[in-house]
Amino acid sequence: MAVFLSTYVNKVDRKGRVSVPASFRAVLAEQSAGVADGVIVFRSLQHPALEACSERHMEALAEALEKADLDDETRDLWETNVFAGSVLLPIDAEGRVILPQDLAEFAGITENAAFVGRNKVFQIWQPETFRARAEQARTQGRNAGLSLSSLTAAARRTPQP
Amino acid sequence: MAVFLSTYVNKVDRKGRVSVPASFRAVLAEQSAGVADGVIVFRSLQHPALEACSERHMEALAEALEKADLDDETRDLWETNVFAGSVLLPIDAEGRVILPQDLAEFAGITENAAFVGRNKVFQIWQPETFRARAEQARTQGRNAGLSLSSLTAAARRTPQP
DNA sequence: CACAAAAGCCCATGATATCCCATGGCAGTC
DNA sequence: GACTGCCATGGGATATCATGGGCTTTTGTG
Repeated sequence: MAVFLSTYVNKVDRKGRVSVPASFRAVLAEQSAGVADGVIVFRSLQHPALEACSERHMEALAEALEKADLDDETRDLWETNVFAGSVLLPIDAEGRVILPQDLAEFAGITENAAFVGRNKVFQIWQPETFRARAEQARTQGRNAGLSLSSLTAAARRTPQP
Repeated sequence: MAVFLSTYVNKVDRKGRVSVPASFRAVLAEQSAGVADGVIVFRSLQHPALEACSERHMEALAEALEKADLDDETRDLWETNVFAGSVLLPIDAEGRVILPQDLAEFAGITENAAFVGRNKVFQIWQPETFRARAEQARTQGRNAGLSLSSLTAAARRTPQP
């Protein structure tokens, strides 16, 4: 299993701890030489939600940023958004993380948190906010005529290097 | 953990001391044979803020400057701004530094200081000034359609030698 | 040479995160 | 249907970290 899949809603305890779903931890571990000791979390640019990925994924991002041909201002924006805005949350022995207050507030998370698999990354939402968003996404997807066959067709049109 | 990540706001006490975030000290230590005994600080060329890095990184920067293909004026600018304007601040046993008055004034730092991770270096800002900058960076990033995929795509377009 | 200010050093403290162990539910198994 | 694990959840003990204050040493200055 190499991608983050499904949605899980877990409780935030009074200390601010939340369990990262076991299957997500497995994916993180796979990308980090066996043990999932930490996860990178940052604010989504599009939604009132948090994005999360493995350290390795972040390293790849950092590398891409160094190599990318960007003007100074754009690079500065990236570095501010990516590095300054991210946190590395350690995962404890029970598989939990503590969401920093400012990030939890940004996503409106208090009692519960929804972990949403999104392929290479996952998101953390306030469950009710996510439910609304998911419903909207379904409608939009149907209207746009999304289907699995259209996706695989699109993939065939743009072969990978 | 090999990079400076996240943003931390710490207090400046009446003696002018500020704690360097523990995770930043860890990165500095990693680059300096175990112990973080000092940090290089100089004025940012783009912002009303301070740039900081390890001694080792500054040495690498100096080397890069020698090799770089720059005209005399640019080189001169670099040398006056960065090297002449740099200080090596000792880190005390509790992990704090004292910001020299002129540098603190340059960044407008009085009560609090924001330590901003930026991959290989970090910045020190007056927290409110940084908050404004971060917000601007978010907005511009969103408008410019900054996304993880667009970044990795940009990196692919400029392969390294 | 004396004195004041600044810088460095040591220790104290409260808040917070980290570690460790316990419990209960749910699923699959024998 | 009892048993066995995994997994989410909870709570208490301990370590870490940011912060603050006092005291000594250095520095710079009259």
